[in-house]
Amino acid sequence: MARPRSFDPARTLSTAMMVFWERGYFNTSIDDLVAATGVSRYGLYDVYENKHGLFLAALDHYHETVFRALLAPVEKAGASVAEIRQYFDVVLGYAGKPDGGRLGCLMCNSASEVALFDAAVAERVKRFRDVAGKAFRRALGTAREKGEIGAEIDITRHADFLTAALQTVWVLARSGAGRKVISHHIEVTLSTLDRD
Amino acid sequence: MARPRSFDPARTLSTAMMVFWERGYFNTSIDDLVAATGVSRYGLYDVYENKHGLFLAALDHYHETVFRALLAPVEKAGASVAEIRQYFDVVLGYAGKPDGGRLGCLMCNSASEVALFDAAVAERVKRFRDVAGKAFRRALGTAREKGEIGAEIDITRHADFLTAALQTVWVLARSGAGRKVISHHIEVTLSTLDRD
DNA sequence: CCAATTCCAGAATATGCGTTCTGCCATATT
DNA sequence: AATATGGCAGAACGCATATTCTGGAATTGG
Repeated sequence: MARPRSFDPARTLSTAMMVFWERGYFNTSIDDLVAATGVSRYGLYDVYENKHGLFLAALDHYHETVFRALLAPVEKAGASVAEIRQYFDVVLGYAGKPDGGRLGCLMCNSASEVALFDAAVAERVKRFRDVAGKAFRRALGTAREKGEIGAEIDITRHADFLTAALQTVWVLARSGAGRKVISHHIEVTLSTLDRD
Repeated sequence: MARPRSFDPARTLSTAMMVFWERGYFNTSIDDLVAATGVSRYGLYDVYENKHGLFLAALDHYHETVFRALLAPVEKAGASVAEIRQYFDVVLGYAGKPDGGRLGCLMCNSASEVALFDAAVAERVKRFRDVAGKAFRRALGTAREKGEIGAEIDITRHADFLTAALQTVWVLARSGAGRKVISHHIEVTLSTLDRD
């Protein structure tokens, strides 16, 4: 008994995510979001309450789609060193393009820009890191069982290291570091998994 | 034959740097800067032209004081592995405090937040990385001469790696990662320098 | 102590922002 | 078709922002 929405909330959220991803939180205005999504202020406020709500929804969307899709191979049962390497290779594929990786990672960007002022954002950044860390721990555990990594490797320590190294790749990409610098970083990072 | 300035530009610049460091570029207003420095709009615009000019001056000030002071031991002639370790230890001292390292590094923050939109900022970020990379290359070269590191270490590659790892520590600190995660990252990073 | 000069505090301006409101329109049920 | 419901586009609002302007005060050279 009423007019239905004429925009697709999922598509809108995906577009809004891209805008925040590119421009950051403080540097994005509602007008930017209206222009990019084609959705009216009314629609955005009706669904997401306000700019902050839309941003949090965009962060969650990023986590569930972009991030989890990339991490999926590592989270798979039985994943070990090969999947970790593959993950970093895929990230290099994105981040290493001449201008392709210029967006970096929405979570990493938000960690620097917003988390300090915003507990809800800080919590999402933490969750993002926890999920990545857990996946790496599990994969390293499997690698240990398979005998792929040496006994001198402390799995928790190394999982934290890989999680942080991953963020670094995206930060380098966003700030214009060359492909060479990025691949150097990945090479040395992964070399820590080699058996002596 | 005229009234002299009643504020100290060096002190003002240092305070402005702190404000940008804490709040970021887009989230800092002129009023914030006026309030923090105690200097009038007139004074700020007279000396730095506008907000952007003041920000660039703050970045340069950061490079020449905070950053170079931290890097100095590594840049010293004869510096090698010990100085690199010392550097990371000092950074851990700052970044690892419960709330002490919550500012991160102004250059790293700006790399994510502003560099993408602002060539002048991007150039300063690049210079920051180049200077750090060069210092690490030199120290690794000395380490090689002294026989402290193995022949399998590619100095350029490793210098890029250390430069990136350094940024990571600050990013972790700003976004609320715990001291344990930060020290894990540093331990594994430095373990790549150990002889087999 | 005068005059020229420059600085200062805050008012003024113009724009941009996040958010709310309003008048109209599209739809689904009756 | 009539009507009730709720979506939509854009105007409107109030406040924050970056920058400029202004009236007067402070300081220095003469």
